[in-house]
Amino acid sequence: MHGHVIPINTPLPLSSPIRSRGTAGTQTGYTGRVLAKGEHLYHAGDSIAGPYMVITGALKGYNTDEDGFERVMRLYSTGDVLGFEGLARRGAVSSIVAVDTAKVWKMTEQGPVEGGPGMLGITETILMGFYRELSLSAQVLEMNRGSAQARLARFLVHYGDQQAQRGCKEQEFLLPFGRRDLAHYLGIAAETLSRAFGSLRKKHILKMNENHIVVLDPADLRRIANGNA
Amino acid sequence: MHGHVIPINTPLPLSSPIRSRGTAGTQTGYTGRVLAKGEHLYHAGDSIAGPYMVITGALKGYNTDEDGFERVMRLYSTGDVLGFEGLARRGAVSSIVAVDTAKVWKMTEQGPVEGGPGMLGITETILMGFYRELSLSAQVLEMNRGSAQARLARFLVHYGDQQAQRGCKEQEFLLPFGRRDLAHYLGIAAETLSRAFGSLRKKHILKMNENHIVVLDPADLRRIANGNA
DNA sequence: CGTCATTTTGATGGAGGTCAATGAACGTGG
DNA sequence: CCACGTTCATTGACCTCCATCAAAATGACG
Repeated sequence: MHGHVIPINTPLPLSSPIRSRGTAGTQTGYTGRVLAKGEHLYHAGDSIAGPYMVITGALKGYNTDEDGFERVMRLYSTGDVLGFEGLARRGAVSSIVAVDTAKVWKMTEQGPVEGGPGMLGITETILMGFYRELSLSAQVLEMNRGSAQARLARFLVHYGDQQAQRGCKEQEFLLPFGRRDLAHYLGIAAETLSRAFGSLRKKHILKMNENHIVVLDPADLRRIANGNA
Repeated sequence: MHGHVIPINTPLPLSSPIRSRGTAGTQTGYTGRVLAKGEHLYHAGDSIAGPYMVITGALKGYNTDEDGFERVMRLYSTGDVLGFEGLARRGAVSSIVAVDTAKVWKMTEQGPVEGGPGMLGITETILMGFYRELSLSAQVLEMNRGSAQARLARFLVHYGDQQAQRGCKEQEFLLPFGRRDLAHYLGIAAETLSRAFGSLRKKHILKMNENHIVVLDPADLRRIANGNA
């Protein structure tokens, strides 16, 4: 339907910090895996080998409560890292499923190894990943605050920032997530999310066609994200 | 006001997994610290040395957003461990303040140390702590779901479970947290929390005096916690 | 006893959840 | 190529729940 599509979502360029580790001395390696839409990377409780990095596509992390209802905990996109729980030799915290065709790399640093009396060896990369994961959980909580509009705006701002970090356009992107998943992630109903989109569109803060989103007024978007209606 | 107080909140017995590590070979040690009510253990962004364990009392972890509003991220009680971020040599994620006179132990495993080419030494205890922290963030998110009653019920059920793990009464305890903090933690207004308490009391699911809570109908409490009004 | 903080209770309005209907996009088989 | 079913996004109408404002009640402390 669009005239011609602009390349606003690029695969991961795979630059500095990660690849540079794969040198002599450490047995770091990577194994690629492609998941079709709807395919699971692993389920909650599964024992997993180690962290994965998202190369292309998108995935969601979710948990199912006792009533069978699904709670979206995380949304992963290009460049995100997930699955650190594997290092603790315990079951995965959340289930991970591809919401779009996705390619991931397993980072096969074999997790902790014995490193002395009562000590385990672990790379600094992994440790940083843990830290990022903890910070992220704070962000996710923040998403579940304020009005529906504020939540959506906050998400879009964050997502734009991530886009920038990936070297992509900050104000224009294709959302790889469906409305239902996004709504669950934000802790609101899908219909409410739809209305929030409509409201932002009516205020000329963004325009959109399907999942192709263009932010017209970033300043206003940030203002709304901070709760100042 | 109570006739005579039952010892329902005991200090940590300091049993198996933690103390048993402090043997020859590792330089593990503990440093006690007592905080008055309102005193901070550390602030968000501070560089901290390592994890702490709560021996007695209670603390809250919170973040302040740009509007100056406070968001309660965690509530810590006897036996809980916090401050794992220190290991990554980065600033603390949240600020920690005592909501009641509290005693904590700093676990002075000196954080990561060199353990080989590109490797860092870390104890299994720490790794497990990270894992627990990640699982906890899932729980915290779950707290921000459903009706006010369901949130409160869920909190009480979880708190009772923790009490049991500490070897204390599961159905009777003294809440060390004020209403305001608890409400913020649950993502509801203090007044709504008060009403939720009142509602549970009226249904004879619990009785309470101040912060002394007795669960009369645990089964019903769990039912409500799962959203079945 | 007065002052202050905290909790409880009451009254009101609005945001958003729910149910329902419509519309758009896509695939499948005739 | 079209008819049909399916899935998903949008829009409308209704009504519940909770945030907010306000005030009274309770307790802590000097």
